[in-house]
Amino acid sequence: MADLTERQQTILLLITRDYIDTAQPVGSKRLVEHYHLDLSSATIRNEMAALTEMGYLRQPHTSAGRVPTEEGYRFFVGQMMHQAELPEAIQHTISHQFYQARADVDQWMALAASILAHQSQGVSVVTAPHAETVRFKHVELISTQGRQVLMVMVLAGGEVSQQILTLAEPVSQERLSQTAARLNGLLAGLALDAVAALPARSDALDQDILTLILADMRRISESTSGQIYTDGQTNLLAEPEFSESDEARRALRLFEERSTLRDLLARTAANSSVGGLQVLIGSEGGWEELRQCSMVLARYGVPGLATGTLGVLGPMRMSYARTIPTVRYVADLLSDMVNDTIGGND
Amino acid sequence: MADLTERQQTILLLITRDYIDTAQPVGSKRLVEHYHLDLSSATIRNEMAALTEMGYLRQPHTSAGRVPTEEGYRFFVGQMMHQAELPEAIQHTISHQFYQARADVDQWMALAASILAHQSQGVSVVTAPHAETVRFKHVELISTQGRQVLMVMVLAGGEVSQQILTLAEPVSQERLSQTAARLNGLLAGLALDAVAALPARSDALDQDILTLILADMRRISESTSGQIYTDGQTNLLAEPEFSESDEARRALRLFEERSTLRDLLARTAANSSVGGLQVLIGSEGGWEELRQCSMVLARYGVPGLATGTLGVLGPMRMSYARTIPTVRYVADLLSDMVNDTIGGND
DNA sequence: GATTAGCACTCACTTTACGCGAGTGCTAAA
DNA sequence: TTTAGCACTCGCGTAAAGTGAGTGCTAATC
Repeated sequence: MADLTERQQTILLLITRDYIDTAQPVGSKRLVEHYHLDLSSATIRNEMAALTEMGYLRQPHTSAGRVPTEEGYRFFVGQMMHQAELPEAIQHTISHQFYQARADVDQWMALAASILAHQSQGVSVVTAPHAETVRFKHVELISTQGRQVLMVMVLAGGEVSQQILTLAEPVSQERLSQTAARLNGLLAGLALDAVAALPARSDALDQDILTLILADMRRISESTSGQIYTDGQTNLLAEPEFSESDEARRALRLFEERSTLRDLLARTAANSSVGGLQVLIGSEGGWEELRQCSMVLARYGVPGLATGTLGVLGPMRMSYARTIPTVRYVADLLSDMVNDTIGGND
Repeated sequence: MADLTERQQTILLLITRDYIDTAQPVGSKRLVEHYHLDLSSATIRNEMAALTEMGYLRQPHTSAGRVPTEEGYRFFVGQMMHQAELPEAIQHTISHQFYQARADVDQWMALAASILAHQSQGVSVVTAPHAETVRFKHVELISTQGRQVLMVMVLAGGEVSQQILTLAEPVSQERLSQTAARLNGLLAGLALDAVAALPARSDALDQDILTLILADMRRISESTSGQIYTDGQTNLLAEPEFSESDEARRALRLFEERSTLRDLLARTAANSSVGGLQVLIGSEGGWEELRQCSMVLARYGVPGLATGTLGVLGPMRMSYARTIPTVRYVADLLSDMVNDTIGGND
């Protein structure tokens, strides 16, 4: 991968930008005319041949223009990463929407997914914040019918888990409330292993509930992420390179199957930190189904307390110039919201 | 729509079944050979001409076999409605899966959606149970950081709402708990309008929270359904009639936009009752985007307390024989679960 | 040495033509 | 009422020919 001359860089960037806009292979003539370069098409052709030789461009077929290779996109994204900033007007629109939904925690992720999908015209994915180390905060026991009890448990970091418990025998709401109060006092702020290390309770009901709480905390702890939200799946179908063939269908299938999606996010986001941004182009992610796609991913949240992943999947020729700053901006916003509301110690 | 002779009915049903299986227009010859009818193809042709005349069949073009019209499908479904029963083996598989997930309330709907999508090879949709009249059950206030409070409200029917409240000034967890306890005593079992009719509280914090509770109850009351879950979107793309053209994309877009989907479900499910089953074929639903599709919908839950909608969207030639009993079975199962866990009076 | 005009060449895409065959509707005989 | 026979229709697949955008190379020019 030899160094590129100034002119080669310009040409590569122009071709990439043009191809992203038009989805058509870019020819030498078009390049000269549209961007009024002070060169002839023949010169451009020579440079394009060089860029092709170096692996930044390729020809779909002999008599066609050039298209960026993965390497070409990578160069393009590398250039863009630093400069790209979201227009202020859009920033305002987005933050306004979040402001409106600030009260409804469950809406945050869906809203983020919606915004990302619309702005990027790709498929968005957002995971709810999830704590690396689960820490108990609060439990509530609500009698419903007979021996059935609805348990609502809140964890530090804001995760809420609802469970239906079936007790051995009916218990009054009053006793349930007392048990909940005792457990809240006992468990407040404890991490999973601290809860596990507690001695058995003398009260049978307390012990039963404690066991269930422990099991539930363990379940949550073992999951790699919070609930997953996606949006904009149909956007991918609108892209010309996917309209035919079932390439898009296979990619979407990956996103639909939550367990694989979770796996994908866990694997790729593991080595990125909050604030950082990761762009996976084509085969870079290692998923066969996504070799025609790119992903822009970011982690958000409060490290050590609760973090999540969000990002966009699009065709390899997605509008990085629009997607990258949007992902970054939304990640920052969500981080702030997580921090403001559940981030504090208490 | 004249009456059909026995023989015409048989032919119509066979053609419909064959077309559902093969996605190919059915010719007279094929019909005779595959189903060893004791008739010649010429006779069949005459009958097919009659059925076409009556509007049950149509020809995609002159030299092609016959395909059912909407009316044809409607007749087919009418015949099937009564007899169709889900094979016991499948019943067991499904109920087993639900049994495994019985504790996790938030998993029910996702599981139902997954099962429906897999069984029917269509796009499934499930709404969380939603009460027609919201009734207060329980509230919990959890201090998080500074003036931020996480409010978890449980409604009769099991709906849980999380909200972030921002108070005018910081309040201790202790005071929050006391307020919650007072409000729980005061509001237990009250419907929205009863809560609205309450006199103002003397305690300022109590009053503030009460106002917020009221607003939240109103918000929930005004929404036409609980959260919506879907699955199997890619199934639609696999269908041959959708592989080309963006017909499928437009239909999926409808499902992706939650507000329109909510609208669609509210409109179509309004006039059906729990236990009943509704099959909307083609343009019957009144949605232009779905004129090539059919929907099988059912309501589930406990009437008067909490109900939801579930169903499947598929191509018009979807496997009704498989979808209808599955939808019915899953609806019944969910109804049972809702009834068992949150259905009781308390 | 870099740039450019000129030109032959390649090859996907479109259009046109045409044969094939499945399927039909009609008629006349059984 | 059913059926054999037959002419007819028309979508579909294949082949052939034409079109044109775009290239790479060579030789002239700056």
